Amino acid sequence: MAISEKRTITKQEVDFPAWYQDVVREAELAESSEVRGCGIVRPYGLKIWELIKAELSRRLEDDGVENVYFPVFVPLENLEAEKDHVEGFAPELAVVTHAGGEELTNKLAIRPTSEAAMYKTYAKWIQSYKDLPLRLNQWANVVRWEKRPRAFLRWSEFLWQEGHTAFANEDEARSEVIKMLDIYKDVYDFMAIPTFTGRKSENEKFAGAVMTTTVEVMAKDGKAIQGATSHYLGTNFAKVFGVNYLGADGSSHLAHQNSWGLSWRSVGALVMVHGDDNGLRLPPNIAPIQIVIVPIYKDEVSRQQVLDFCQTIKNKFGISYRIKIDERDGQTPGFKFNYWEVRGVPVRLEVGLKELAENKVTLFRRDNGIKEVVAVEDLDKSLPSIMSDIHQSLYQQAVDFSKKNINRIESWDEIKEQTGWFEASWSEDPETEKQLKEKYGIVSRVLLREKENEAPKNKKCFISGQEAKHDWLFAKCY
RNA sequence: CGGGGUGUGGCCCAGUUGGUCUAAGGCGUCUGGUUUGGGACCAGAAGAUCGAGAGUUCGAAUCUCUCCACCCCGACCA
Repeated sequence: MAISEKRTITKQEVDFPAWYQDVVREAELAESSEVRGCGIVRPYGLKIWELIKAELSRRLEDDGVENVYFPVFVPLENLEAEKDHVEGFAPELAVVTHAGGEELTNKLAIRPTSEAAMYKTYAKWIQSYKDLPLRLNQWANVVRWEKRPRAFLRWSEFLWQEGHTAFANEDEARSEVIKMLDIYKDVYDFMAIPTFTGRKSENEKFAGAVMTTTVEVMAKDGKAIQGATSHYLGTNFAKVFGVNYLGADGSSHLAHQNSWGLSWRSVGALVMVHGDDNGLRLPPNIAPIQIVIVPIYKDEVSRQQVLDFCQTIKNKFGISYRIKIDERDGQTPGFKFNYWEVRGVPVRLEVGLKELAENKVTLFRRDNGIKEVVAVEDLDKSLPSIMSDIHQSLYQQAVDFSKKNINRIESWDEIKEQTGWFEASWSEDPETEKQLKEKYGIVSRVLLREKENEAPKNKKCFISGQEAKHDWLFAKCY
């Protein structure tokens, strides 16, 4: 039977969003729930998130950030305190109007983000300059009733971490914004995902922020995914919630605040960056199973011999790697090969009587589909280099793809020919960005950090012809 | 919120000019057997208030009305 007849995953080139949904389902990452826009994340999908989380957690802890937890409910009036903030989030708020069998006089919003939930308390905690900096993080669920949900990338409820920090002055705050941006970049590197980091435009920045920085990722259909953000809030929230402190000079000052977050959207980005027509491809760092062993046998005697051999291998390497032996009876090897390929397991060891006799294994790499026979005693040495090679090759493929899909353009007329991202010299006038969005559904994604202090290649804005300020990246986005 | 679409066993879906529908088929599940190096095969079995309610009719998955839900494409966002 032809393989295509067995295919349950739409090809990427046929319909990318359908491909994405198919992979999310077939790899058992997640499925939709009874509640509109809310997903059920299955163990395999959640484990990937937990591995990303573990890496980020470690980085935050190393940097001296402490974890905290605030309630999921926020008094609605708190949210309404900051004008830009409420305007940004009001349309997507879920509000609790009844509880305990009664209508609530003071309505409670389910947090869409926690600035408004936390900063009143920060005001209490911060009295003196000696209380600064205050650097806290929470791992939490938040709810944003988005119009257009999409698995992992934009569910109504999602898991994330949100850091909320307060500093004595602008310089300290701003330097942390960049530090967090770098940590996010590193976490994406950990997932073998290349990123584009820098600043957001006025239109695209966080509601209530002075400046938003972003980690942008390119999906395999040429759209952009906002992978994480780090905001300088200035004193906007401090003014409203009274986050001020008594300085060494004896007078009161407003604290300068930041917030920064990364969500399980990163799991969606992972799928869209590395996945292929056969399903998921996971870099070893965040693969729930790094090595799957598929035993191949004929009868009860060989079954036991082969399984014993598999167990020996697992015992030997299970300390260094997350290994699973697929012991299921009744499934053919071919079925199991496909099963684990869809799930993106980076390395598969095929072990049968042939291998047993020679003390070897057949090693298959998910990233390139190549099989080779390796002696068991060589695995010690070769596995680490194979794993890092898989990581490298996935990263490089993504880098090559990104490069190929960013064009330089000079004029409005060239926009219609663009399928991926493009770079252009821009005036940064919000009105021109609105035109671009209306006409083409394209927005500015990021002003790369290295372009911040560079003169634009073209002196004139590609939209308005006004004076251009910088070279920005533009794209359609998820 | 605009546009489009769909609701039929766990999943995919046929049927929708009313009557052989006592609802077909495939996948999956279970039992037994044969198999097992790229998605195995045979035999048998279980499993459905046809999204909900009301109506028309001798008779409704099928027609009418009302409601509900979800999905997809757009504008918004981690």
